[in-house]
Formats: sequence, structure tokens, C-alpha cells
Amino acid sequence: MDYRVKKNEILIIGKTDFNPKHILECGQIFRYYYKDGVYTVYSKDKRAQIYETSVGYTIKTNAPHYFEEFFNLKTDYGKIKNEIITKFPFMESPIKNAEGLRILNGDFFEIVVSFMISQNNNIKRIKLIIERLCEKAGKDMGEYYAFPTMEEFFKLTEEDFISLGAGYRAKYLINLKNSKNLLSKAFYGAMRDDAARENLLKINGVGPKVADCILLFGLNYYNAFPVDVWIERVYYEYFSCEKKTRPEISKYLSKTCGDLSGFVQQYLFYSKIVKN
DNA sequence: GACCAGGGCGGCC
DNA sequence: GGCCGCCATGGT
Repeated sequence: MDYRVKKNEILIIGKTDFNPKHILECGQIFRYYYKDGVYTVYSKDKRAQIYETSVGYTIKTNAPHYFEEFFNLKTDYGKIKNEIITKFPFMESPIKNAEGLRILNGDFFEIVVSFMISQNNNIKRIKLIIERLCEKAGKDMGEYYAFPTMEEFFKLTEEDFISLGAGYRAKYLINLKNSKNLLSKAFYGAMRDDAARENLLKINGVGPKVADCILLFGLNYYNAFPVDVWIERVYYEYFSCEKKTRPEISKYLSKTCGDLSGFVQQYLFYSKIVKN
């Protein structure tokens, strides 16, 4: 896929390796919005609006370099898809189903908070809670609200989080201020995947599945294979009928798929949730 | 009105 | 170490 970064936009040339619907609706990000043919996505305090063109897509934004990284535009998906299909022929259909899906490089703090909220929850309600969170504590950018900075976030009380609809997760969100050193991307630096996971698990409210999502969507460790209720079903459907716990399934699938894990996981997850 | 959702924690054994 | 009940809430 070819692209050009301009002053106030990014031009995407080609449609097979970039599809905003599949990128945004696959459950890796929760602040996006669709209206009249335009997808709008927010990250941190930034916004991008995506229009389809005759040759590809145009991403309108005042932070083009940020979104170049956010969309991981340098990643070669043609190669990734070929490797996956060669190794797992059954993946051809899920990949076709989710053509143009890309794994994003999200803002680390936003990803941590978002996936802590995601536990035992559904995507629609996760979006709702995060939207209320931004409105409550994020900076007013005029046409939208930014995701709260850590400083803004830590000012909130447990009652505030409950009023957002966070429910029993409110106490985890309050406790986040006790883990400040674990909340910056820089802390993880060139850490090995297992060391990074071990550190993430120290955060109260972050278990194996949420840690895998943070590793994948916040730090781009592509060997992470998050296993939720949907992927558990996929495992018994496509991979094995041997009974395992979710962490065991994750370990097994990560070992089986190696550095293709994150991509395989997203293609399967998306294909599963759009059919249901 | 029960059941479900991108699960994790704490208590028990 | 593994298992199990509980945890808020909005949608179906």
C-alpha cells in the first residue's frame, strides 16, 4: 500500500490494505463515529476524518504524522496476509471478510483505561462509558472532547466513575493512580514481551486478557493473542476441541501463530462479531 | 426478567 | 496452584 503524508491530510492509495470500517469496528478502539460516508476517529486529543476517494482514502487531520504512526501505515499487510494464508489456509475467508483491517498503535494510557473498562462488558457500552469519560474530564476541543490526560483523569473520584456507568470497575480506575510508573509507553521500552506482561499484570484490574490487549493495541507486541469469550469459541471451532482455560488457549494460540498472532486474532474476532 | 458482554478478584480448598 | 461466586450496567 502506498500513501503520502501532506500538511493536513494523508492520502491512501489502494483499498485492499486500508478499510476504515474494518479498522475501527473490530473492537481495538472505542472512540470513532460514522456519518454520511465519513469515519471520524479520535486518539488522545487528536482527530482524523476518513473519506473514500476514487483511488483509496483521504485522512483529513491536523496531526498527519501522529496518525501515520497510529494507523501503522508503514506495516506491509500484503506480506502479513500471505504469510497467514500460507500457514493457515482456513484464514483466507476471515481475512477476506476483514480485508483492510489494520492493528492500530493507540495512545498507551487511553488503551489501558479503555481495556480495563472492557472487562465483562460489551463494545457498545464500552464506547458509551468512554464517551462520557471524555465529556466529563477531557479537554473541550470545540467540536469534540479529548481523552483525559493522566492529570485530568486522576482528579476524578470513585463516584465520578460510577456516574459514568463504570460500575464495579470504578475502584480499579481509582487505583490506577497507584500505578503511575506503569502507565507510560516509555517504561516498557525494549522490554521483552513476557516482562512487559508481568508488569502490566501488577495493575489492579488488569488480568491476562486485558494485558494481552494492551500489549497488542498499545505496544504492538504482535505475538500477543487476547482470548475473550468470542475467541474461546473460535478456538473450539477452528483449532482444537481439547478443553483448556482461557490463559491456556492464549498461550497455545500465541505459540501456534508466533508473530502473526495479533493479526490472526483480529481477523477472527472481527469475522466472529460481525456475523453475530 | 433472565441472560449476556473484548474478565478479574478474592476467598476457599 | 486451581476453582468459583461475585461484581454494575445497558441492551436484547
